[in-house]
Amino acid sequence: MRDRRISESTIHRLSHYYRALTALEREHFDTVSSKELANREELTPAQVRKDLSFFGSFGTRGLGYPVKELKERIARILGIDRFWNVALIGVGNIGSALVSYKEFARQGFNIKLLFDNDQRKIGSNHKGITVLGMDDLERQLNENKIELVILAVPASSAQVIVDHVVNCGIKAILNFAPIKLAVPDDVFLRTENMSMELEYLSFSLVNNLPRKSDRKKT
Amino acid sequence: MRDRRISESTIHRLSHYYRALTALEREHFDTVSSKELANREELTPAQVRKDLSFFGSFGTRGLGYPVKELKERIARILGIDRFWNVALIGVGNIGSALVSYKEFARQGFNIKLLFDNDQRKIGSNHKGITVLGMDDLERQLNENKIELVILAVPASSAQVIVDHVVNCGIKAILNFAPIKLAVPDDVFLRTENMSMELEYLSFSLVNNLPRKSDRKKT
DNA sequence: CTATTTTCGTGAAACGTTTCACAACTTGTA
DNA sequence: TACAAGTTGTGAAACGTTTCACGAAAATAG
Ligand SMILES: NC(=O)c1ccc[n+]([C@@H]2O[C@H](COP(=O)([O-])OP(=O)(O)OC[C@H]3O[C@@H](n4cnc5c(N)ncnc54)[C@H](O)[C@@H]3O)[C@@H](O)[C@H]2O)c1
Ligand SMILES: NC(=O)c1ccc[n+]([C@@H]2O[C@H](COP(=O)([O-])OP(=O)(O)OC[C@H]3O[C@@H](n4cnc5c(N)ncnc54)[C@H](O)[C@@H]3O)[C@@H](O)[C@H]2O)c1
Repeated sequence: MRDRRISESTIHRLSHYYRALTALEREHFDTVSSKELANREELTPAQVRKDLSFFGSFGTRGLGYPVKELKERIARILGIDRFWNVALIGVGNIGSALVSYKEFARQGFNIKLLFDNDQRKIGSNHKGITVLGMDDLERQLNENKIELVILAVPASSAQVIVDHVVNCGIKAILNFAPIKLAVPDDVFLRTENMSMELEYLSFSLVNNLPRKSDRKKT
Repeated sequence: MRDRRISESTIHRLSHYYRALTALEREHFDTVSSKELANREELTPAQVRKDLSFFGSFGTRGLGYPVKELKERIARILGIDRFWNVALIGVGNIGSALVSYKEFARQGFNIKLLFDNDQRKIGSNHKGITVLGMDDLERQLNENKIELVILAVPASSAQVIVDHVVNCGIKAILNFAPIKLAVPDDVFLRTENMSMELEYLSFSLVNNLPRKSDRKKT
């Protein structure tokens, strides 16, 4: 690990490599070349090698990368070689969908607590988890060692709740409200904005934006 | 409109400007400077000006940009100055959440048709829309002039369905299955991958990745 | 009317990311 | 052992995006 400051795109590609390696492992490959890995996720071999080289030297010249080992290394780099305790705030449409999504747990993201401020929802059960009220937030987050919070509340309440959550010491938040949220510099915030993706598609359609269709040489 | 080839980041920022301009309009601002617009979405004034300059010259020196007019211009650029007929395939956890989300309709994305292959779901009603079976797909997409399809089916079925949808002439797809999908070059595909965002947060936590905290000079 | 202030629009510079290209090393073959 | 084929790791080049810096234009004050 020579350099600090890894780009966002590199991290996202690590997720892609991880996914491809999971498939390769299932298919009983022992090793994989940067070329094969690249093809599976529509990237270039050079990019694969450059990305991985930021974190060390995992491959063997003439042979490629060891699938199992590289997968484990990437899991460690991404921090998904362990469990994360997650709380979800806002058990509405999208919140309920997220709780029911088993893939998160399989990836190590364990939704352990649910919160809402709607009296009709507090006390109700979702996938075996009881919805808690907001007044219990700080104690529950601490007692359950929650490290990551998913926010699925209306945009109008999002900032107030983020402030509260940050105050409880949470350092990572995944937000679904389509609004700019302010957080201190030591808190990591990602916002998932689906409307923006629809708008991107809309733009593409009306502008007939040409895709980079240059197939890489095989 | 001098140049072709607008970057993905610029388009995404247009969505941000649009959101900020909507707020500014509500707050009765007539004009807005690139500085104010930048502050509202955590960007820089130079970026705002450069982005907008790709599409024309909308501002007045010494004064700023006319809020209402700029908002309309951006809507037109993004193609959200009109309605889009949307079909959603896969009325499961996330699919149901998306149908119930009123904001999409407000943005001009009208979910008009729902499809599923589960007999128990076909014929059922979601927000006033009857779930259709997959055999009806092509005729229904054509008759209802659907231009955009949202895919919320399991990853294992996603490619088959995409092929089917593409065959029906659809040119824009928003996919929620965490898998690489192949589409022809003239079809626009965006994939929403929430696990990747969680993994990004996980990476940030374990690496304590420093945020670019450099507040722009006021 | 002139000076001062504000802010846009944009070429050029700075910076960041991707791609290229090749030395270095491994494997396999004879 | 020698050689051919395959593939990594990485500086350097190419390319793309963001930031800077300033001329031009409009507004405002005196
Ligand atoms: N539904 C979707 O498909 C979708 C898509 C994209 C974005 N979003 C965004 O996700 C967020 C949630 O959307 P939704 O459709 O699930 O809305 P929803 O109204 O169904 O759910 C919101 C939930 O948050 C709870 N809540 C409200 N204020 C709260 C507070 N102060 N403290 C705790 N809980 C509170 C409500 O009781 C409700 O259960 C919104 O910001 C929305 O814009 C939703
Ligand atoms: N639920 C979430 O929060 C969440 C989060 C991220 C990603 N995703 C992804 O979204 C997709 C849907 O997830 P979900 O949780 O809603 O799953 P789900 O099983 O609840 O829903 C999938 C729906 O698709 C339908 N379906 C299956 N095969 C089909 C086919 N061949 N043709 C038509 N319909 C078919 C099923 O009947 C079901 O109604 C998955 O790819 C999942 O990985 C879901």
